[in-house]
Amino acid sequence: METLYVSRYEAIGLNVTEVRALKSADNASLVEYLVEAIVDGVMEHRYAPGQRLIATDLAEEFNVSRAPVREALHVLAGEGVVELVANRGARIRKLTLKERIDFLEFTEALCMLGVRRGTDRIEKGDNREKLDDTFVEIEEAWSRRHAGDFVDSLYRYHIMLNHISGNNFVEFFYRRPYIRFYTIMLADLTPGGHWDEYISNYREIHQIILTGNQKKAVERFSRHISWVLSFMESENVNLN
Amino acid sequence: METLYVSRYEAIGLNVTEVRALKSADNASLVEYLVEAIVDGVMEHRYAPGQRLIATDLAEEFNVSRAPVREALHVLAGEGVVELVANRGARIRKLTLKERIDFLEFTEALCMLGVRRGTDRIEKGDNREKLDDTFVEIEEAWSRRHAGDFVDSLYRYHIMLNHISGNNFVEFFYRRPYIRFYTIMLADLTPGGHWDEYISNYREIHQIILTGNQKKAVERFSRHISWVLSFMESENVNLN
DNA sequence: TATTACCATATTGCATACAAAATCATCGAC
DNA sequence: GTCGATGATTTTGTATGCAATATGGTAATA
Repeated sequence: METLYVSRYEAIGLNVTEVRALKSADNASLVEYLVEAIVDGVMEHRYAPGQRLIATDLAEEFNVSRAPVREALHVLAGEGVVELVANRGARIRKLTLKERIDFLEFTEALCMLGVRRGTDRIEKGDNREKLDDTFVEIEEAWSRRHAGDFVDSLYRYHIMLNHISGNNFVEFFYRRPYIRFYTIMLADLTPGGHWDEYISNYREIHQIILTGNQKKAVERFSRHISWVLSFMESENVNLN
Repeated sequence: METLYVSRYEAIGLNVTEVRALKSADNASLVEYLVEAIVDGVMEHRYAPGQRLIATDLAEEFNVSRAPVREALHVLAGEGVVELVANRGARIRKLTLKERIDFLEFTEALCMLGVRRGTDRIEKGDNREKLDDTFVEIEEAWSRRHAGDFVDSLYRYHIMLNHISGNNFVEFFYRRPYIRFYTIMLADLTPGGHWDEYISNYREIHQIILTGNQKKAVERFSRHISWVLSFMESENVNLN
């Protein structure tokens, strides 16, 4: 039964084992594979923001026909990762500074839910250990001053916190391609010395979460958000 | 130049004028049109949750080929409005009670950002009047006990608040098909007498927002979220 | 030189074609 | 009657084809 899929997948250069793994993993179709591949391409800076994506070329690159490529491009357009204009094809979206700042505000606001619910459940299972491990990765990336890894580990911290909180929608949301896309674009924000205060805030908040004191955690995170909003506001002055 | 599109659109029964309006409005392709049409179908309860969507049938219904239908279905699958399993086609997604509750938590948490930022900007332009008008619609729908209209007006209140707050990402997010889809599904929640307290909370919060007192608004909304979480928690006991 | 008109080429949008896979009804064994 | 096998039918996934449209370059004009 599995082997029947091979004919469709080997066109893109996957061998039988890989195809089986792919299929059993998530029942992925070529389209899902292409969506992943294109997003990965952006993550790895192989496709630059603003760059045009030509269906024919992608089809050739992945050794498939234009049909699944077009379907994938439509998915990504719905996601806001590419911009799709009728009869003019697709481009990787270019995010303005304003868009990236708005997104940062958005995720910070969302993280509050994780803080609220997460503190309630931090005692259960190995939640405390898992969350703490992820925070270590943040600290580690920060000590290396690696913007990409820093943003990435923060992203995983948020996911972990919301996973602990037990709200599946938040997790579903965080894993969407456009969230990954927006998140990676935050790495270019580099708002100078502000990150110093940013991570110091998170360090405090993380410690409070570990104690399981919801009231204190919410209060501290609320102050953090106010701070984010205020410095964003000032940062924003000289921009569109 | 415009007329050249006609041949593509008249297949789905649109006349030249309609096509021109459509095109000039948002440069929509057939796919975008189909996405809208299918989402509308769900909103109008023509397609029920769990119902299978057969590409061939949809193509016939809209008088187009399967290619754009499939592209639209992939967009909707990415959105989480339909469920797409390889070789098994698409179904309108069925949301569990848990999923709907998680979503409600999610939007409430998000609304906090609007409350925070909105109070800052409530004085500008005709923000106060527009927000108040939307709240009147909530009250009106509530007085008629019309679940659909109630949820819909609440949705528009959230959008309005976030529009005032000036965060474009939140607005972009709220207008996504899957958010509309999830929101409409909230109408079936009908958590008994709880809505009474829910709207009474919002009435208070709305009044505080109008005064522009950010600190008080945030504090009051924070209490509201705690209340939502707590009653959700108890409501949740006997369910998956 | 700068600007426009024009044509060749590239690319898109949608339709169609066909093999692979799932679904469904029928039948037979128990 | 229930269960499982078998084959016809339906439906999917992808490839290909073709007309509509955009793009880019060249030549003609001012």
